[in-house]
Amino acid sequence: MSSIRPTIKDVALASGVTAGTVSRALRGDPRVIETTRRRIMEAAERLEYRPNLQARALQTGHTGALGLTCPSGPWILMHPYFAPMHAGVTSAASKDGVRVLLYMPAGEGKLELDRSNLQARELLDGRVDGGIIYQAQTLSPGVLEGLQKMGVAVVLMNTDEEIPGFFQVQSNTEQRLRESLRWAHELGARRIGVLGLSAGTPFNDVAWRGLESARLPVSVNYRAVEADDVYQEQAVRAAVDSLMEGKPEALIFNSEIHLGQHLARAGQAPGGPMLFGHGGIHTDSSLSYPGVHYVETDLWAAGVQAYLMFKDALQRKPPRSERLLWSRRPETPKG
Amino acid sequence: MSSIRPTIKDVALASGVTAGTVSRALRGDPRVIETTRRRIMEAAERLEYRPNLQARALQTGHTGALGLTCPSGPWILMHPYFAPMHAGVTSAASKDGVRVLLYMPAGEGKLELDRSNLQARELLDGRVDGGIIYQAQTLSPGVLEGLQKMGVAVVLMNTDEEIPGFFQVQSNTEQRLRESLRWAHELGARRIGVLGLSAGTPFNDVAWRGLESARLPVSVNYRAVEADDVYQEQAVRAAVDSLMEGKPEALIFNSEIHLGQHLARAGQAPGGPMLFGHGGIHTDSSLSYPGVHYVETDLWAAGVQAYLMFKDALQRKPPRSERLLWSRRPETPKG
DNA sequence: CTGAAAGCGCTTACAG
DNA sequence: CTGAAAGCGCTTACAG
Repeated sequence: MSSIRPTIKDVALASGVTAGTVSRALRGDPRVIETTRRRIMEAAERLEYRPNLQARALQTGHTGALGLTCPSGPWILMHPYFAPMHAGVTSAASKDGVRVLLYMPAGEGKLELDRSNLQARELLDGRVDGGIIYQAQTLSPGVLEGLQKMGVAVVLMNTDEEIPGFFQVQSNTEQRLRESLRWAHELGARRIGVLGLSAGTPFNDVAWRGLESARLPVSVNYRAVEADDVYQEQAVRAAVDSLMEGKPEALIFNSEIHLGQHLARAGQAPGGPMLFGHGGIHTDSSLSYPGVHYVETDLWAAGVQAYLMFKDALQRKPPRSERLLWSRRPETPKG
Repeated sequence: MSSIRPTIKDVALASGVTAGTVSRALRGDPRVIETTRRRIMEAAERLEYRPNLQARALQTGHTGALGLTCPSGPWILMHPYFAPMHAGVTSAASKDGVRVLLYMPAGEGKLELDRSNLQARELLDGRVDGGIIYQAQTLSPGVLEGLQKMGVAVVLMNTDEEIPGFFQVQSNTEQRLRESLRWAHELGARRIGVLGLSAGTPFNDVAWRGLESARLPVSVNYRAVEADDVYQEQAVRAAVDSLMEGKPEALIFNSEIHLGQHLARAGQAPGGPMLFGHGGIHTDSSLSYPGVHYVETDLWAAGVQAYLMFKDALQRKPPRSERLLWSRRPETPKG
């Protein structure tokens, strides 16, 4: 299906030169003389010529694009924790003229490991120079090594455990949980409920490790809600109710998604527990609840960092791993 | 820079046939006989061959990708109103094996018209079969027509005003404002404050039209915050304060972004006004404030719809325009 | 300073 | 049923 779009040949014809010269002129090769250069530019403008970047990539071997892939579905695009990361990646990439291609599975909800692995291998489709992979801990190591071997630049995003040999932006799950517990303790809480929402990653193990490492004389009641249940209103409600039965003085939760109404109910009742959540700076303050103490992370910055690592990976610099940073944001008064 | 990745030639060599046959086998052409087909498949698997989709696209003329473009910056990717639309588009596209390429400007904040126009023209770079364009009302008509003329399928997303001759998913701004006012009136409010946050689009005009069309015996105090100020905490705070001075019985706002804390302050005080916001169904209930009445829109569904229109546009069906639907979601109790 | 030619990795009539 | 060839729209040594 030949389209109406002018090609480099059309421009060549219109300006009485050959395609090679047009190419050189367009790319700013100093060898083409000013007068022909101008002639070519005018023709290109008149014809509204735009170079076909696929064809160019086929020749040059780099596409100027990176893939963003996540095994667990397009919902991640609207997730208040992840969306700012994507925005950060995309913003940083745009500044270099690099485009972002989304490799999202068609599936709606839960993680399917086989599909995840296939998904990641799509980064080999030649449309991108590499990619940033979320939830890489769910992929088999062979797949990741395979990608590297095939020459795609890969950055692992938000992994809980370190995967040696790769660029990665590591999550601060462990730190955040420890910090939340410390903060609650500082404010006087001794009976503390923790609600952990896992999205198919080994979140709960890591979270628990964080809590233990605080080594504080408090009684902790941990309730996990597993990936498959996250989307079930019932399961979340039951977990919150069960925690509340212990009459906690503080309630720590790792995600306000799917939790909002329950937390509002639990926390805003007079004499209810203090609430500790894990916000993101760039999710904007309006997305946080008044009355919640946030241990927050600059997620946009994390995205920018991932992109910078991607550039390093392209240049085959030695891989490195950096952990996200958190900070405390005191509760906003309720009334 | 030749990479390590095997090409169709390598597979051909390894299975003792020619590239053409490999191509046919891989694409499932029934003319290749079962035994050679199997031989080819095995070789492909063994070499971990993946077809180069750019090269394929160069031949076939379609890329299996669509561009998502927005003139006003990557922040839209994390915006609770738009993010679910992107997710919907991406989800629907994924089911067809169609990938989404993000064309976001590098700019941080405000809309620059010239750049917007350039931005849209990037859909001509040959990497996509067409695109979905947000905030198309900020583009010059010539640009849109140019895209069409060049054979790219275009869908306009969330325009306030109809642009004839194009596929478009129209915003329901006008309806939402009218509905909010009616709802407030039904619940007994007679003194009503309205805060309009415009993101560089002619939002305020449309919103005002919606309010007027309700034709209700209420006194409306409208305060606009313009695009440039949206990111300024000060401007928003001042606007809210100014509205509150009128002692409104209801407060209508079109976006809770940048507003959260101010609204919490205004609305949750005892005897404060009723609050009416414009939520999105798939932004998840946790993103909404307790105590707010929402006139909500299924934004994910809007994204899916945009993708379906994109398919129609590809097939050159006659363009059509559909308006988003809203529904009422009663307030969630605060305590 | 510019042209002619080869090639990037595919697909697809056209022969045989 | 498969091979040989041309071509998609570019780029880039290599000549001249």
